[in-house]
Amino acid sequence: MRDLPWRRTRDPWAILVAEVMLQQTQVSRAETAWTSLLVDLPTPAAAAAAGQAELVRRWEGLGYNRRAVGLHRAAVVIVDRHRGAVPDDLDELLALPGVGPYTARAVLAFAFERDVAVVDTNVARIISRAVTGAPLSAPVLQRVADALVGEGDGWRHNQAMLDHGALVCTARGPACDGCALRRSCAWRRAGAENPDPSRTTAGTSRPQARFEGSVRQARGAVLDVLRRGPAGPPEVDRLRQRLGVDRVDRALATLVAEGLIEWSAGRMVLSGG
DNA sequence: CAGACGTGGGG
DNA sequence: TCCCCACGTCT
Repeated sequence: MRDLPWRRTRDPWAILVAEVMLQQTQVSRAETAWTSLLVDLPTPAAAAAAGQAELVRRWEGLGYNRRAVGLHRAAVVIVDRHRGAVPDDLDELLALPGVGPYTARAVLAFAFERDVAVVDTNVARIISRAVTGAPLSAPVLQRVADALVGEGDGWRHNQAMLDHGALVCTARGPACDGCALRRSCAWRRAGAENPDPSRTTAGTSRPQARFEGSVRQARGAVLDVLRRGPAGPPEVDRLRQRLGVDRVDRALATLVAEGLIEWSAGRMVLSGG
């Protein structure tokens, strides 16, 4: 099993932060930010009090900055409605902003050692290949995955599944030769020349629009500037020259709409600072 | 529900 | 240089 820092704790807040960071972000880029955030903001109360802008600043290098907004809002809800303690109930976790089926179950399994299946794209791939050999819908996938968790074994089982998907049963070029499931794998028994069932299974990643020239790129550039301080008209003009007026203005509009940034005394700033 | 949402690494 | 890849949640 990989030695990852968040695997050495059972602290629910530390695990919630790790799992939100790991949404759409590889392990290598999350480690430093996770360690540093928990040193300074070791509880939901500390994160709530620090303000949203502080969370967004700490999100540098992780991408999908809305997650920082969600995490701050989640911290506020945890303080206001759960006495500062991350809830250990599936529905309460799902009610937190930015927490979906994957993250909620990851907190249950890794912080509270509950026997639920954590289903991310890696696990979806393993199950559709090795267990059913056929594509699955999200609800069926979750049921099949839950049935594989042995009693009292949720923590270990889920960590093993995540590692196996990330390191062995990979999307392309799976390492079937050294795989522990090779004898029973449904896909392999059917003959690996058969279409890969994980390709059309719910929850596996899909291609996305080109990044170069996108609004997303401009959003990232805007936040890069604002993390370093407020941006007056000269800084905004510089961005417009570099990335195009239309694109920057759309980026600003969507960032304002999502509550990441705002105008304050004629300058753009991170919201909640 | 298809599309939006960032970043860094590798070929 | 560029293009492709990985990675969940929300609307």
